[in-house]
Amino acid sequence: MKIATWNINSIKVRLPQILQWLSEHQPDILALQETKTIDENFPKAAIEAVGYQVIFAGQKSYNGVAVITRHLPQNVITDIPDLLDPQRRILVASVADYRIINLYVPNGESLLSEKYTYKLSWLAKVKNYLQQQLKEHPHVVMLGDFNIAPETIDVHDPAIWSDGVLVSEPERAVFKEFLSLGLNDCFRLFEKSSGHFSWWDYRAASFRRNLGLRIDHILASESIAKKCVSCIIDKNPRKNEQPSDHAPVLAEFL
DNA sequence: ATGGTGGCGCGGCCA
Repeated sequence: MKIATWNINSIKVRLPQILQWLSEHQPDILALQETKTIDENFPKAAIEAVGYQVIFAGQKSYNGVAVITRHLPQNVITDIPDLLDPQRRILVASVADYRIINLYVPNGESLLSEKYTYKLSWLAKVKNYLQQQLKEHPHVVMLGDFNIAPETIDVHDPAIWSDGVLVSEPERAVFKEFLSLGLNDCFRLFEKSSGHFSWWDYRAASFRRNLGLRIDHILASESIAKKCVSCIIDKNPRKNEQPSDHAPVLAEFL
């Protein structure tokens, strides 16, 4: 079972690259974030034409999540308890034996911003939902753009990235709580060193200089983390013309 | 230190 996540920053612009990537890697599940389109305009037929099914929850211009699958997605959820949120950032579905929780976590803007308050309250509600899902489902995969770099080794320059959004202590504490509840960071099951990133700013030639952050994650509950045999960040699509600013993360489970 | 790029949609917001 191959499961992947990719913040594609517009489904419209990136569709050809997504189809190319699906063809190359043949994942069973691909979770997308920042589709940036309303459901009526989602390119469902183009994805179905290459042998996949797709579910999506979008809005005009911003946010938006989707899950592309080989198998039928069931028990689909777009809104979780106690979170009345017009922003489309969560898409949950059961696919085969797996409970898939696809997240586009708010960026937060700055520590003094209302958006940061929103980010922390949003994460608290997701944590509660995760606890409930772990009780109901034996095989949970929570993945997506977390907009959190969990550790110092997940940032290119810890001095610059010491106390802003994406690295602040409260955000990292929530990430640790996700792990404490029984999830495993699949990438760190294998790679222990620094310098591995999933996002590079479009500006200042950040990708060429590898000035990035690891903020896109695949977290798996214990029973399936044991069956994880690889987890890689595929930097190749970031080298494309008109790339997303994020790279896909791909995990394989036996 | 500031501003650098990109997407949406056509002015300004968001990342």
